[in-house]
Amino acid sequence: MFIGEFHHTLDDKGRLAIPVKFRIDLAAGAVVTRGLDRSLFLYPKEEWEVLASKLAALPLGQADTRAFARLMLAGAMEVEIDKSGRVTVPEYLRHYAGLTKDVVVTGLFDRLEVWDETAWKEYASKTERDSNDIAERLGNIV
Amino acid sequence: MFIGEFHHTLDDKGRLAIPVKFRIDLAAGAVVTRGLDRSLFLYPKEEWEVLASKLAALPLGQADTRAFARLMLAGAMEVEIDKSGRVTVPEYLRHYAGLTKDVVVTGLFDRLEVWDETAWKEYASKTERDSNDIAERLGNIV
DNA sequence: CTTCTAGTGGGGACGAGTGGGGAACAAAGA
DNA sequence: TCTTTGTTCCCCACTCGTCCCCACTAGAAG
Repeated sequence: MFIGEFHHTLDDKGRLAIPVKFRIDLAAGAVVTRGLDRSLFLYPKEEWEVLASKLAALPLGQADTRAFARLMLAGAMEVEIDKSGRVTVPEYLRHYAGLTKDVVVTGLFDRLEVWDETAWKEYASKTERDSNDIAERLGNIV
Repeated sequence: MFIGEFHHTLDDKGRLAIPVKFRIDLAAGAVVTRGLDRSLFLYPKEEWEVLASKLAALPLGQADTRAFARLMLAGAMEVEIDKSGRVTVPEYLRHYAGLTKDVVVTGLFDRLEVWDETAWKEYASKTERDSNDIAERLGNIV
């Protein structure tokens, strides 16, 4: 299970260090792709394959699900973890997520997300303000 | 079962002593995460796993529940109790809860909460004033 | 008064994160 | 065909943070 928030930096070769505790789970291969809210999703290869087939199975009829599937499938790129625990993030994905230097890597159960640091801070503080309301609505679930 | 209120201090390495009576229940592993009202939640590992899978099961489609799940999952960090009964609270969580030196650890049945001392005092006195009203609203539950 | 333990503080070793140099390989031009 | 340029990958080196261990103090208990 991936959890936690890690503040790392991209070097000018576009390399990003993966937090140590996640490396074993990603050693067998990983896939980065465009995610929601201008973040990148990073899945272990197996998880990705499950997700990809689900996406492929989505009905062609609806424009929005089709767009969503396109976004994720077309954006996907397989990456490998190098000897010092880093992956190279393709330029077009860095551009999509607005990544420059300071990024945040977050663990979200079955995937990692990569955010530009300032974007993450904004998103987090905005969500904090709303969290009580959301928690109330979720009261019966959580 | 966790109950009680304990006043401890964070040292400048971010370490926090866990009250003795709680240590056995947390020895198998514990998880700290962002809580509500600018506090931190600290769960025994098993409790956490139940909660985490509930959060992970929330639909990706809705922006607000997605944000809430993100905040709690990404905020979470597994901690271990060291030889002298302390856990290290990650910097970003200390920042979130506004923890500096004096903190309050409270037991809330299935979890602990960690508060900045002044924030706790404010919250407690406010809640005391409102307690009659709250009690009336809870009348049918308790 | 003595002893033990909970809470606090700090020093030192190791490893994670980061940056950069250089080899290998591919593409482009002469 | 040979050379040059540029990109990618691999490896090494430095630094800062984290973890582990030990020491001290105050208060409780016998």
